[in-house]
Amino acid sequence: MTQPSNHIPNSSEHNHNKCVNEALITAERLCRERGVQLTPIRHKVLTLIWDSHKAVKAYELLDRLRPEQKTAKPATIYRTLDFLLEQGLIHRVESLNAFVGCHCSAYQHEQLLLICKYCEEVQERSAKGVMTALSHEAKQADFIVHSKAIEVHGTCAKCQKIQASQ
Amino acid sequence: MTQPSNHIPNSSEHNHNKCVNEALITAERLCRERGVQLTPIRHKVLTLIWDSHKAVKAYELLDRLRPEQKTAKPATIYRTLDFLLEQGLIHRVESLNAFVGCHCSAYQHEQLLLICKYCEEVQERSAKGVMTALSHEAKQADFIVHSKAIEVHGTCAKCQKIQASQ
DNA sequence: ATAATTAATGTGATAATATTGTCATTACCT
DNA sequence: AGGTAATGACAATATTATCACATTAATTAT
Repeated sequence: MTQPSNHIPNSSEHNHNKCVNEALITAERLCRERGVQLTPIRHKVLTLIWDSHKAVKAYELLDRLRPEQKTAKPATIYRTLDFLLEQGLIHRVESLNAFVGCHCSAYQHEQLLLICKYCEEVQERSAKGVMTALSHEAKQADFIVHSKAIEVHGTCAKCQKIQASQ
Repeated sequence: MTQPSNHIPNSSEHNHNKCVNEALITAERLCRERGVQLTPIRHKVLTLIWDSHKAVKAYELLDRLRPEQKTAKPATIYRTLDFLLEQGLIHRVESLNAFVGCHCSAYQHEQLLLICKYCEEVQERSAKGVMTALSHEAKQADFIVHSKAIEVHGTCAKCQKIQASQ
């Protein structure tokens, strides 16, 4: 198996169906391997999150889950999100209070998120250089790292082009 | 004036009164220079935020403001926080929905926040290496950066020592 | 197989965080 | 005096998140 490349949702060759299928197949495999249950609700929510590369909010998911899960309540969603986060199948975007599918769940790569303020799509980058620099900085501060949230807001390549052409 | 050093709230020589005074004097000067008003409420809220190096929540501030500002409402706090954020006098800690004083308001340094999960104190680091790596990564992705939130959760030096001695 | 255990979900209530809006009043600036 | 900025005094509402307890489903042990 090859290492994951940085994912560019907007690249012209991006086939979203393939993208989603791969993510779900990987999720299914990982859950099987780990002996945890990717139950129907969890599977459905993961699918809803993968519906686009935009970060999606909890209550937005709730609304979209309800048509086929009439009993869904906030707790339903938050529990499901907790599970998906624990399994590394999604990222929480702290600066948006929102969630986005993770491409790299099979790997331990820590990710950097590039968040476009126009199209709202979130791009993951493995960003080894950033992580190395960050580890170095933490070490200097004698700080033991447990988790990182590295979120960059700005304008993605696609939206730059759109703006340039207007 | 010298460049700001990375601030280590837990270092043994840390004198918090001095720390707060410096921050407030800097804030007063900056507001004067910029022609904006550090009104009594804004000054008070900034003082409350600087009360510790922990990130503090909006409604916590509201409770602490009320004894001497009976009329304070959520809008009061959020307006004030907006002002302090705009002026770069505080940071918003995205991953905690909370706020912390900024040491570097006089400089344009972008900061990295080290957040201890035990004592909850937040340490700022200017982290040039991280920022350089991040700019490089963004450039590679053809992404224009507007703002960054770099938040690292873990165990600070002081809490490591406490844990080791138990 | 069945009982016991653990995991997941249903359900209702509530807490915590944040935004918006209006209009009157007060403070500050020129 | 007139204009702008800030606050008071409401209020209302939106958004995000948690908790407790009952019930159901899945897994494990006997």
